[in-house]
Amino acid sequence: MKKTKLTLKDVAEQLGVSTATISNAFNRPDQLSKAKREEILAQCKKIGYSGPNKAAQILRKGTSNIVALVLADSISYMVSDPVASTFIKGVSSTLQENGKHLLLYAGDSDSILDVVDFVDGFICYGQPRNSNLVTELAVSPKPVVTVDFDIEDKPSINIDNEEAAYRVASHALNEGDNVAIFGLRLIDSPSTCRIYDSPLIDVDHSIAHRRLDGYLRAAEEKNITVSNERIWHLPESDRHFARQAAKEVLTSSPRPNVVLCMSDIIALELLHLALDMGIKVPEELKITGFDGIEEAERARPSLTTVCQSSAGKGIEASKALLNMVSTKSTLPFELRIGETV
Amino acid sequence: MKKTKLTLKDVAEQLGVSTATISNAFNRPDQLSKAKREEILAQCKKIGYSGPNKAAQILRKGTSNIVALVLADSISYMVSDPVASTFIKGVSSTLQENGKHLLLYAGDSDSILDVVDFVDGFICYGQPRNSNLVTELAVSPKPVVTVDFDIEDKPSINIDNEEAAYRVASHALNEGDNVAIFGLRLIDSPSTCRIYDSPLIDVDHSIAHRRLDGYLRAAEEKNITVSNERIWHLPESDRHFARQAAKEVLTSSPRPNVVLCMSDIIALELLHLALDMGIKVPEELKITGFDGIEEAERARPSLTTVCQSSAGKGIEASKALLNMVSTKSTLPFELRIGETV
DNA sequence: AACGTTTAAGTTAATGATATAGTCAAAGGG
DNA sequence: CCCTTTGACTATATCATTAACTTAAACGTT
Repeated sequence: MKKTKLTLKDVAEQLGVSTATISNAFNRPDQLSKAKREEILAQCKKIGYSGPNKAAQILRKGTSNIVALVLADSISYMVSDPVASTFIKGVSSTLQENGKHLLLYAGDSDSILDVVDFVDGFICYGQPRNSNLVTELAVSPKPVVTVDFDIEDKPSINIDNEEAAYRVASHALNEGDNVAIFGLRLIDSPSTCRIYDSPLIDVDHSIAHRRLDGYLRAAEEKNITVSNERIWHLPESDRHFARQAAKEVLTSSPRPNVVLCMSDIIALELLHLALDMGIKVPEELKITGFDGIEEAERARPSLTTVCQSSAGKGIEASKALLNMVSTKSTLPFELRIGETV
Repeated sequence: MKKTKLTLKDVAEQLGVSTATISNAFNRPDQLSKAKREEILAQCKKIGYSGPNKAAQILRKGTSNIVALVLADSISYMVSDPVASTFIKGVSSTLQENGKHLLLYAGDSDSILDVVDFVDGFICYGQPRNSNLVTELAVSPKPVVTVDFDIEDKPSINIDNEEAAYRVASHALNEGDNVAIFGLRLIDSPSTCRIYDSPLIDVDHSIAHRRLDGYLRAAEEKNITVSNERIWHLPESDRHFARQAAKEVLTSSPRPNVVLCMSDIIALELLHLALDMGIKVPEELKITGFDGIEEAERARPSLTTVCQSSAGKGIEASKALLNMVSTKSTLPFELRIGETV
């Protein structure tokens, strides 16, 4: 870049003008004559000065063009999960179009304090496990946009999870009445288990609970009761957790003929295990997913699920942050009828 | 965080000590008495001062704990590619362990100038399409570690691509002699095509060309000639590009009985298309991949490929950057014999 | 009490830029 | 000819902190 680091001051001295003029040449063209500006820029190029130091700009201007993406789970997990990574795509492309940089911030950190001073804002994807983070975001002096969960008074991007879950469940429950549910993060446990009487976490805000509400409303409407022994908790939308739950549910007796899954990943794992065990889908077992990932469409039989645009969420969240619109926005979803019901 | 933004100065005035003392209380415990330090910290907590402003620290200290990960392709692409995203995992977990933040930087930007002033260093994954970026990285005042390509005098993390390609090709060419190659980024074209007489790009540095060298060495050793009409160029390791190349190669005449692929993703797409067309693998067609992704192992028939640890690369690259070791390091690879040869 | 040595705390001057208020000359209007 | 306006640029304060220095007190020794 530069051998001996040049500063605005050095340049100003060399060119015999004030530092303000150099600064203006780079940032506020209207503050000096065109001729002078071009002369200055040409000279800067010649002596190898590539423009004002960004670190100093951040301090002085109070903005950095850096947006922190706070991920509910670890970065590792989010990058490989198809839904989350599609979301990240949407965010990154939108930010890039607007000249912003993307800082990935793991949700398992316990504080935003070490970045809040210099980032321009936060996009928070999913509810962080660490509630301290939520508290901090709630009072952050920098703009915050949440996705798939809410913080009071902050703009958020969501679909109507309750309604979506209700719709897909209603469809499935036309064909079966013995129901199990594969839920995500319903209770506070690091491993797969049935919820029994464990207290549900954070009932109001989490999308998982909105979906559960939707499922149960559909069941109730059809006079089907779902006991807590029939509701599984999975700590993450992960193939391995799903496999264990799938084993349990498929060997339980009486075996359910409908399983409502809160993500496509876990629905597909159940589907595969069922087929391996020789269980006919959808004849003996109906399965619904959630998300609408590509793999769900390619599967045979294809998965009945709720499609939502993860990339769209990323784009909307970014736009919301950049324009600082302060409204909650609810994106559309779509029921995709596949062959598993 | 704080209603009216408190500064070191405000706090110092309130507590009746100098700003330096407050600063020392936070950063250099040895510079003041234990009692005073604890009193100061307690007071700060009480009045809601959460520590020195990071933006000011970045300017003053010249370090930010932010590491930029420069991705050869767009962020969007890298996040969904299993090899690249595994690499990102390795990087992010290592950085996090060391208290560093991760800034994703798209390789299709044309300059690192807007971050070079404040990041602590760069990890560059794959050769950026934009050669200006490479030039800038080469003279960057901040440390740079490259992965899967080289910049003179900068530490780099690689496997021996030539040897790995040679090994997998040798294995495959024991069983077949009519060879086609699916290469990545061999020439400067945005779409899938055979290379014919197009000039190869950047022969010395790119891993694709090292691999091509290895393939050709193995062929030569067995007196098999591979004409340029039998070498496909794919602009990216992407299923759709692969599909097109696969169609071309499987309908070409005479049809090759060995296809050497520079990534598992494209090898798997070829495999699936071949099976769909009723071509027997490996009897009529042998396929080799590169990378060793999980899906390659799960496929039926399972893919013969070269395993390299993408996560390991990420970890090594991060460590190299953090310790600023300035040596090139070559990681091991492993031939995984599958059922496709 | 004079002396050298720690230790603790305060002062000052960077760090690299930008916004604001201000200077100064030329131009224009009456 | 005086007064205001405009354009082009400059001086200075500010941003929040830290490194390097300085000062002051404390302490044991002779």
